[in-house]
Amino acid sequence: MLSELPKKDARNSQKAREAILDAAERAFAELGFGGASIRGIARDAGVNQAMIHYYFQNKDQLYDEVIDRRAGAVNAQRNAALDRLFAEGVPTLEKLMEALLRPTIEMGHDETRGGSAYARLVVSFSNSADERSQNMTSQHYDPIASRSIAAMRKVMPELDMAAAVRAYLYSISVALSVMARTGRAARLSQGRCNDSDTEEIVGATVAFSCAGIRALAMQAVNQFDEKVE
Amino acid sequence: MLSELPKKDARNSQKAREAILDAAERAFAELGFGGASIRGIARDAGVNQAMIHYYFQNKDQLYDEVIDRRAGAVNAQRNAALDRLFAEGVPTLEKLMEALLRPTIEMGHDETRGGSAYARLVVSFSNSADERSQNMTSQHYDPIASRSIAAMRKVMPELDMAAAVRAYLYSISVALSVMARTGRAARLSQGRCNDSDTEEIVGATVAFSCAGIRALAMQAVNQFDEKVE
DNA sequence: GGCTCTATTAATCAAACGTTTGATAAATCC
DNA sequence: GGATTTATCAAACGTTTGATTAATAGAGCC
Repeated sequence: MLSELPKKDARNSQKAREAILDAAERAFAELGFGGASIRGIARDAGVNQAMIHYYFQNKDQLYDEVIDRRAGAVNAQRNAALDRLFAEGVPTLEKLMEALLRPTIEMGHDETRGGSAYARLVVSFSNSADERSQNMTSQHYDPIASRSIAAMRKVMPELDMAAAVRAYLYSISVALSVMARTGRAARLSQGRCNDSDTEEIVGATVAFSCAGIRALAMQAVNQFDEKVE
Repeated sequence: MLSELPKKDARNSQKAREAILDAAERAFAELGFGGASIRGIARDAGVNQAMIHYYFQNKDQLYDEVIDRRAGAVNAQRNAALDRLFAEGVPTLEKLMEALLRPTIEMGHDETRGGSAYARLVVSFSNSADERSQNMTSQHYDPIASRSIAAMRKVMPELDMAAAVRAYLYSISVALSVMARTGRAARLSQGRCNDSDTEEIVGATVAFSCAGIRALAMQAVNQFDEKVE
């Protein structure tokens, strides 16, 4: 008899922590930092309100841990892919961009594990200029961004620093927008544009980005020519 | 003698309305819908708190009017540019994309009139999946999107519907991200990437998008070939 | 079986929230 | 010039917010 009720031991405490993070992720994604409420998150996670302050001291730190959890996982994948790729010489631009964009896009399409909520969260703070968002971006994403930009310049030496940074940011913004999956593509195409076929989207995003990057590289070369002629 | 104080007549009331909209735009952009407060907006606008409910019934309607004001202006520009362009035959892809992206990017770079705050607001709600954001996007931006997509297919008949929708959404996401101007480009390039030279950015964005779109078109053609062979 | 540490609870706090109210000036109308 | 409309204000409404507290229940150790 007795309890299928939640136990009070340490094993359960990890469950509670994860449940809080999951609920917070959904809330922050849908309502923003200011719009999400600790009470709502607690209710959604099925825990007492005070537990959130017990595990995470305050709302700010909760927000930070939500982002850290996912950013750590994706960036580990991207770093590993870069290691693998450059271990056997200099890759093609296509291989490089797929290595950078695939983990991002796949996380956004992982509906079962809550990745799509996080996707919308990233899009939101990575395009915001308030201090909290800027901190999140620079802390969690600037390191991999710098490494990626350096990698792009190895693959395409014609890219000067400014063009490479632009190329990276443009590509990432495309990947993030397809991550967010707002359903707008389906609406605008009357259902003909499927935004949930991951492979199709990775293919389209990589093709779009690589062509765009090559165009930026040519622009850079042409500008240089103008100056010397 | 007496008052340099604000007058209570109708001429001043328009000033108050505009001041509220400007302050609300900044607040919504920085803090999100939930994070922005009527009190803060009133303080920032220099008006009594109740005035906001007097001119705009509630927070939701204020939000809507903030977006409507700017979206109306930009989309009028884009529609006019499309009219002009197609009046003299079918334009090049470059001309078309510049017509679509320039008004957007220029508004985001108009620091003096508050356009850059609106830019961040658009990026945020256009990538969100909550009901309020979806409504804003579909009401204010779906019509011009549909017209733009149709225009792209006239210029590049190889684009099927799905590819054209993707091409449009990818291009817009790039333009929006450069609009948002978070300062990240400067940070990642140690200042070598200037994100405030409007002409340079329009040029880079158009070049990147057009190359990407042509790549998507080629993908579509190749997939068709695979099916028939 | 008592002790200690971790996990959890309900109750409570001051502050801030969006919204409404009633009063009052000034401008407009007839 | 009296009536009406528009614009503005300070104050208050009830609710919700993030955070803290003191009490307690269970697990693991000796």
